[in-house]
Amino acid sequence: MPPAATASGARELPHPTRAEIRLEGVLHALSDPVRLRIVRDLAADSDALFSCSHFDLPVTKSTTTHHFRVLRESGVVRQTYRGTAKMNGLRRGDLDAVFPGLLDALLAAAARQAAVLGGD
Amino acid sequence: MPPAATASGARELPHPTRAEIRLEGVLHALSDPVRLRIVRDLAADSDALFSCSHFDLPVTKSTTTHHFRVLRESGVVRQTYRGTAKMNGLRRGDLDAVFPGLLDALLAAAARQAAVLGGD
DNA sequence: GCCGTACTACGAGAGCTATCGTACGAGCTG
DNA sequence: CAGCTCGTACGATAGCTCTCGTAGTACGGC
Repeated sequence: MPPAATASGARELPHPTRAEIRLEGVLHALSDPVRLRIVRDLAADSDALFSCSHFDLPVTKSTTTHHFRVLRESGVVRQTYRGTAKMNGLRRGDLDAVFPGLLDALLAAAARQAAVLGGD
Repeated sequence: MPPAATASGARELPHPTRAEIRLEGVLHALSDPVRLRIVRDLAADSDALFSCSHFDLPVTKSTTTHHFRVLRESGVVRQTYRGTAKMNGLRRGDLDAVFPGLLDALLAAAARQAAVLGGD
């Protein structure tokens, strides 16, 4: 019995503001291989939004939900409902504003490691 | 009764090679506030070596040992014995070689957050 | 040779995390 | 409306992590 979130037709999800984004939280979010891969996929098409099910992850749906929540609560991604699907977008603008250059450096590092390890 | 580590006069500690350094490990190491602070202090004087006891951390010696081990095993710092003291140095060259620009971006982000939050 | 200092090892507890399975709600599609 | 798909909530479990205290080891100085 949720009091007042069903009427709008678009359930709202809590996101941290720019000021609430913590470096430790971002690093922790990205220190998990599954989440790092999600972020890399999102960054490949930065303007696009992808549903959770678009990603082919080696975990179950429950675990996927968990990882997306960690990413959202750390301020890395923004999630919005679109019908039954939940669309995910990288918060590149916010991250660049709070930590200029960090996201690019992280993505470059991840790409470099993926290349060395033979990952995609 | 350690078989053969006492004779050299300088006990050796295991460190990951450049190729063994993993981005996830580095991010995980830096996602702890205590360790992030250690790295910031080390980076402030990048050429210098500091003993573990040089840092004024809000945890006990046991916990300090633990944190330095995490930093060493993730490849962020290099530890060498010098008498009874264990000297710690940032592995800036190795990190820059494996993930160019990452360390600077991380340090800049940490400095920015510390400034905003009023930390030193 | 003995003591103090610096760090480690071990044990231990509280809390978080990643993972899963099952059951459920929200919204299309027929 | 019925059913399907997408995602959530909850419970459970195993493993890790951060923290500590105590006991122990290595080294330098007296």
